[in-house]
Amino acid sequence: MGLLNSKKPITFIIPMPSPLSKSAIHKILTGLNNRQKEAVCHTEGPVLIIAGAGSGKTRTLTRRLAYILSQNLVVGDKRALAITFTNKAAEEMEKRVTILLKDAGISPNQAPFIGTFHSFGAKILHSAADIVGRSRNYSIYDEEDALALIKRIMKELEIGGEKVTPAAIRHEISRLKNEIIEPSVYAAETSTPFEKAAAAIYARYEELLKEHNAFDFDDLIEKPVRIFRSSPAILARFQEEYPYVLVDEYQDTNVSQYQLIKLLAGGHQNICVVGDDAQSIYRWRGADFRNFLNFDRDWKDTKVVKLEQNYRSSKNILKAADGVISKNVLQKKKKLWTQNEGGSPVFVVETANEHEEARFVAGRAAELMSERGLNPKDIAVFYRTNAQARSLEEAFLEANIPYRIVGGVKFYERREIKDVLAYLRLCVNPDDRVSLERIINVPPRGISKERLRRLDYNLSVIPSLEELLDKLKTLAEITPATELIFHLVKAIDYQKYLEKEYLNADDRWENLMELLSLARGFDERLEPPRGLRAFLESVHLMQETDHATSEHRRLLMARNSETDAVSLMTIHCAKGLEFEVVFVAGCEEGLLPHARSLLDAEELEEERRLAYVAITRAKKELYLCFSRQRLLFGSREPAIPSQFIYDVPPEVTEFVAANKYDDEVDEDEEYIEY
DNA sequence: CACCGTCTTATTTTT
DNA sequence: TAAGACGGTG
Ligand SMILES: Nc1ncnc2c1ncn2[C@@H]1O[C@H](COP(=O)(O)OP(=O)(O)OP(=O)(O)O)[C@@H](O)[C@H]1O
Repeated sequence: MGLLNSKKPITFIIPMPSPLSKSAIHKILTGLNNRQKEAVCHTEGPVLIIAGAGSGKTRTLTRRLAYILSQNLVVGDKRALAITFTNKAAEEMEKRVTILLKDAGISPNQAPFIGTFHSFGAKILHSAADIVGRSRNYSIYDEEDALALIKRIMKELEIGGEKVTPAAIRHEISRLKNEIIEPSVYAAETSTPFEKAAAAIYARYEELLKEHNAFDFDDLIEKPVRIFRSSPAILARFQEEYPYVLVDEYQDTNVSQYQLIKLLAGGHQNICVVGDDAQSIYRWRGADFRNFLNFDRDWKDTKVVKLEQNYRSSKNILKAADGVISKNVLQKKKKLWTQNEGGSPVFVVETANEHEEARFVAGRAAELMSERGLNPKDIAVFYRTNAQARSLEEAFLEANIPYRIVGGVKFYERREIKDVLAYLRLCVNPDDRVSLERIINVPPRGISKERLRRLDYNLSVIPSLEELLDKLKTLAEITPATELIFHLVKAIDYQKYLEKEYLNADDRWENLMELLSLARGFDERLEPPRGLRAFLESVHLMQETDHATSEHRRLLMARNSETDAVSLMTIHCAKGLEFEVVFVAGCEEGLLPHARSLLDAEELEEERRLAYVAITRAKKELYLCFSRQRLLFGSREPAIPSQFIYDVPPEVTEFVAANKYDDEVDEDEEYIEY
């Protein structure tokens, strides 16, 4: 996201210099209340917008960005910076700002950088990777790559055991990077055997990443912070380049992100953050909403703006949300009111098992569409874990209702995609041994990973591969990515490999074709070696299933708006979105407060915030569903309703017993006891 | 070194 | 359930 619009102000070209007409500014400010306007126009100095769900935080931030651009505050080769939480949100903001400016008849001097922390970090590393011992051809390791590297190190160091699993180590390393603790510092303060093991692995891991000319995901933020700290000149350059900084969803920033912002905006102090501590749901990833609540301690003379009017939801939905969130101790209480009508009651739905639940959801969705004329895209179904998607998906298929699963298995994480990408990465970055290990036997070449390691990655025993890689490297310099992929796929006879290896070879081949069409977009804009590089980087930063980088926004936007479908996603994925009707599936103990959170009070509070986020996505109608039984990794387990359901004030709920589907509702059920 | 069967163990959540 | 780890065989 945003990575490419650095070279591509295209999105924002409106052929006309911009005299600042009053009406233009008026246009940018219409549809805002006074508090919101205040936040938009207070462009200089630190601003904190703290507000509950649906109060227009994102809208305000978007307008603020448009306003800053319209004021000609960003001139020369400077740019405004807007950090969003997901690529999807960046896409949305870019779209909105473009429209706002276009309507106001303004053409900004420079396109803003709108993207996630990670894409911004990658951008910094683009010009400063050498400070941390990488070249600009660096690879970005995803979770799987990082894990592969850790496994290798554990074998090498002969570390392992009961608690010392690769996943646990990975998590620990991630935590350390998020908190900007380097290996030596960590090593000095370890006590438990696990920590000692982690310290040794961490040190080696960093060493190897560097050797491989690679960064993992956490590095994309942690390393820039290190660079900023160690090189004032580079920091100054970036401070100057980005004189205005805006951050959305600030409550979910971790230490390294917080530090990055602190450094970046530390000079000019033109920093505006928005957030809601009640919606902080990424603690497990190192986020700490105290960063957010302490904002005005870190920044002198912060202007604090509180928004209290909710424009999204009905009164009943807000009451439900308030009932749930008010039980949290660790929070800043906020007022939230709405002029919207009371609306439908919040439906609490009981079903026999997850299939019945799914059938109920699909059935009701169909009704809403046929009887009330809702579009599929106005409806969303949320769940706590990805595993729950399956039964829902089956029901939607059966009912023949268009749906789409947002998130889930990411496009670029598919095997076939990763295989090809590994080859491509090797072309750009020959030191990338994780990629080499990955493709050494794709297709089978009779050399195991172990053997490759013993050979110290010397490929002379497989001249054919060596030749192929050399050829590809040469080609990469002069031919577009698309052609390179073509050549590769042919050379290794990948289609045949897929057919041999997988039952769904056709689907996988299709995915590859999709990858090709993604690559084509880059080829069209950039000359050979750069097109491939940009393509690789963007594909690794792009985490969503069906969203792409700015290169393909137009293409995908067209596709997305055509697919009018019910959205199925995890609650985490739903953050920041809104729908007319929301179903929350699996509101059960052990699932919505997830079993793993029950032991720890703070974790439980996070689950509650998760429930709050889910509830507050709904505009008009909300269904909280629970089943009596659920299939839990293999076996059928009895389930009881989520404690959060009991926190919804009874006067706004209506109980629906849907366990005997097609039958009439059982009004006499003992709903309060469940 | 590849293949196969068996066993295990994990399932939050994502950039 | 279902993917991965492990161990034994050819
Ligand atoms: N002043 C306003 N007048 C009318 N509608 C508004 C106003 N401000 C915001 N809205 C609408 O309210 C809804 C919520 O806005 P927005 O998504 O910006 O809120 P938010 O605070 O970011 O929400 P959340 O934190 O829950 O994601 C949107 O549909 C937006 O268009």
